[in-house]
Amino acid sequence: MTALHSPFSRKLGAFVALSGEELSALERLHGRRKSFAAGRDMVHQGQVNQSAYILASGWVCSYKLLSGGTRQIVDFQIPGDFLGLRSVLFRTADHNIEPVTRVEASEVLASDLLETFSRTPRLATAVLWAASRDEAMVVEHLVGIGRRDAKERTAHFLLELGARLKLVGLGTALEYSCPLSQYMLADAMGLSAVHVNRVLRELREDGLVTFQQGEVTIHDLDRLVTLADFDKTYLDHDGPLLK
Amino acid sequence: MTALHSPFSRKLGAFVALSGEELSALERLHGRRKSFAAGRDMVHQGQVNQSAYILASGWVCSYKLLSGGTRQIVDFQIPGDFLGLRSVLFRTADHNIEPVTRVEASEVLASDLLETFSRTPRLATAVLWAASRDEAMVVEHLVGIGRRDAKERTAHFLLELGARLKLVGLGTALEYSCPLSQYMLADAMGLSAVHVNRVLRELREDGLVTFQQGEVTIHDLDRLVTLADFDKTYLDHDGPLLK
DNA sequence: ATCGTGGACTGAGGCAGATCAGTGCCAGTG
DNA sequence: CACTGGCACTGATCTGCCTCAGTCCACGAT
Repeated sequence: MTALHSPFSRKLGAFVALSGEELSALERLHGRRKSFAAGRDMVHQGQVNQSAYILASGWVCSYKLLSGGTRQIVDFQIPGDFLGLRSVLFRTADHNIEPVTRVEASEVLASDLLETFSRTPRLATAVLWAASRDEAMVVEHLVGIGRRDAKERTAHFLLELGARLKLVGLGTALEYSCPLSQYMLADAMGLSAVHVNRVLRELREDGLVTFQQGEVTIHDLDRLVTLADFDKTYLDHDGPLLK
Repeated sequence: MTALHSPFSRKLGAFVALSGEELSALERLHGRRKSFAAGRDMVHQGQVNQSAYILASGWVCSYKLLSGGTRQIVDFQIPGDFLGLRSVLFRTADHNIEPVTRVEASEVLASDLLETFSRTPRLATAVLWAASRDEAMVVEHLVGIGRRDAKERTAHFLLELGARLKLVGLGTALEYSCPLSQYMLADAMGLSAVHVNRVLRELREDGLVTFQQGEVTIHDLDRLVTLADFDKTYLDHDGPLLK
C-alpha cells in the first residue's frame, strides 16, 4: 500500500491540500510495518524514546493508570489514526497504548518525523491540524464525562464511533462492528461495567441502538442524536482548509 | 513588551531552541493588543473566522455549553497561554472563551499564523509542541473527572494550577492567588457548587490546603500530592527538546 | 439607609450509579 | 471430557454527589 492511498494520507489531505512531493514524503514516513497481539501493551506510561505509529488495521486504546489500580481510557484509535505523537514530542510516554484487537501499524521514528517537519513544513501544519482534531475529540469526551449522564454519554459515544468509522470506510451511519467489551466501554466512559450493561439494555429497550455480538446497529438515529446532544461538526468538514 | 520577553515566547523556547529570526517572527505575530472585561465572552461556539489570542494578563476559561443549559469548563488559561488555536485551524469555534478577570491579550490573525508557519517552519513544530502539552492537560483533566472522586479531583486541580502558575512566575509551589469562584470550579470539575464548597472545607479541615478569599495555600504538599495521585511530568521538562 | 446582587456556606432528602455477589454462556485447552 | 477464564448479564444494597431551599455576609448602586 502506498501512502497515496493510506487512510492517514487521506486524512491529512482533508486538512491540507498536499502536493505530490508532500505525499511521497508522507509515504517515506511510513517506516517498518509491525504487528501487535491484542491485549499486550505497545507503549507504557513512562517509557522513553518511543516511536509513534500509524495504524493500518485493528483497534487500539490509549489509557492512563491511576494509583488505585483503576484506569481511564482516553480514546480509541482506529485505522488511519496516528498513535503516540505526544510520546514522541515529549520523549516520554504519558499514557499506555493497548491493542484491542490484533493490530498492524507502521512505525514512525521520532527523528524521521522531525526531519519530515523541517523538510516539508506544510506537513507539520497538517499534523498540527490532525492533533487538534484529536484534542477536540478528547474535549468532547471530557464534556460527556463531566456533564452527561450515563445514557446520554453512551449514546454519544456510539454515535461518535460510528461517524469516525464511516469516515475511514469501516461502517455506515447506522451499522458498524465494534470489538470493544463492556469493560472497555466502562473504562472509557467513567462508569462501571455493570452500569454499562444496564444502560445498553435500556438503549436497546428504547429502540434506539443495539450493541450485541460486536455489532452496533442504530435503530432511530434522530432520537439518539437528540438524546446525546450530538453535533458531529468537530469530526468532519468540507474540503481542505489550507490550499 | 517584546516577544523576546513575552511568556509565550519563553514557553515555546522551552520546547524548541529558537533563533533570533524565529524570535522576531514570534514578536511580529503578536498583533493588536486588546482588552476584555470579565464575564463577557471573547469567542462563542459556532463563530467563524475568529482570531486566536496570546494571553498577556488575566485569566480566561474555555467551556462548552450543553443543550440542557449546563456547561463544562474544559480548561483555564493563564498568562502566556495561547487561546483559540482550534478555532482558527478549523475556521469555526467549537467552544466558548470567557474572561474570568479583566484580560489583556494580543490578537493573532489566522492568516498571520499560517504564514508564519510556512516562513519559519520550526515555529509550527513549536506550536505543535505547545498544543500537545495543552492536550496532555485536557487528558489529565479527563482522567480526573472519569476516575477520581471529588476530593482527589479538587486536590489535583489545585496542584496543577499551582504548578502552572509557578512556571510563569505567578506564584510559588505552596501559595498563589486564584480569581475563580466555587461555581467555576464546579463547572470545571463536573461537580455542583454546593459539593465543591463541602470538599474545600474538608480539605481545609484535613489541614491539606486552604482556598479562601482568592488565595490558595497548600499546608501539606506531600499528603496532597499523595491524595491527588499528582504527577507533574506532563507539565514540565528540562531544557528544549529540539535543538 | 436600603436594596439588590453575587458569592460562600449549610442542612435535608433523593437518586444515579458504584459495589458486591452472584448466574449462565461460550471458547479454549490439557 | 471436565476445567478454566472471559464476557454478558442480573438483583440487592450502599453511597457520593445532586438538588432544593435556604442563611449570611460584603459590595456597589440608588
